[in-house]
Amino acid sequence: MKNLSGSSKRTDLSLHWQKLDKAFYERSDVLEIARDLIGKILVTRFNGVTTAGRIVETEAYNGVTDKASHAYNGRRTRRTETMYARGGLAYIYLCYGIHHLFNVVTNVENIPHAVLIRAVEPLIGQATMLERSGKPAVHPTLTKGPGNMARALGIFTRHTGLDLTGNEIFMADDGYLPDPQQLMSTPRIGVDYAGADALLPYRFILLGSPFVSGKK
DNA sequence: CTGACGATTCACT
DNA sequence: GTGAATCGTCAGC
Repeated sequence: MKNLSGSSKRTDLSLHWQKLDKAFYERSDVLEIARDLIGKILVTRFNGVTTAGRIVETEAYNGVTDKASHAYNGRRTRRTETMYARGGLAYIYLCYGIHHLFNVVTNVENIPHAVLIRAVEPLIGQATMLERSGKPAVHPTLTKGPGNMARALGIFTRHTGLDLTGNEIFMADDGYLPDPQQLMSTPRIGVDYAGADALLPYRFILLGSPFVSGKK
């Protein structure tokens, strides 16, 4: 599907994308879902204002056996309750008192798998993203890293539990396919407390994207 | 009720 | 490389 004829980028994109459905999120292999999400589009639409970006970095959290997961060992609290819902809901929590981290819940009810979306490349609504972030110009730090990304897209903890097949926050496929050579897995970021599980290759990135977090 | 701390980011040395 | 910011959550008393 060829498009991107100059300035009509926005229209072309919204005409051709297809919202990801429940079946996508309810699959049992969270690693596969995390990998498949690379190249998909994350969209927010609040009060008629749309912002969207192409996902370039994700991390899988593999349920009750994963020491890095909030649901490790079946841990079930008010905060993590959403992780135990059926796939396709947003799980958003506050990190370090400042950052709102956006995850998608996967698998069926009572299996608390999730994928953290860590970075996108801005596609739609850059001006809105700049307003929200208080930044003067588009720069990789606008949507690089989970805290920055959520801020630019206007995602807050109050959106936790939202159904991602709805119209406020959703993900979509516009036919873009990442170059398999650029799709890499690495250990996850910031989960040193997880011991051996911190070494698992559960992070997926689009190699070469300036929006992928971490050092160069 | 209390204290410790985090799936981070940024300013500063 | 180091440390501060900042607050909801959670375990423990």
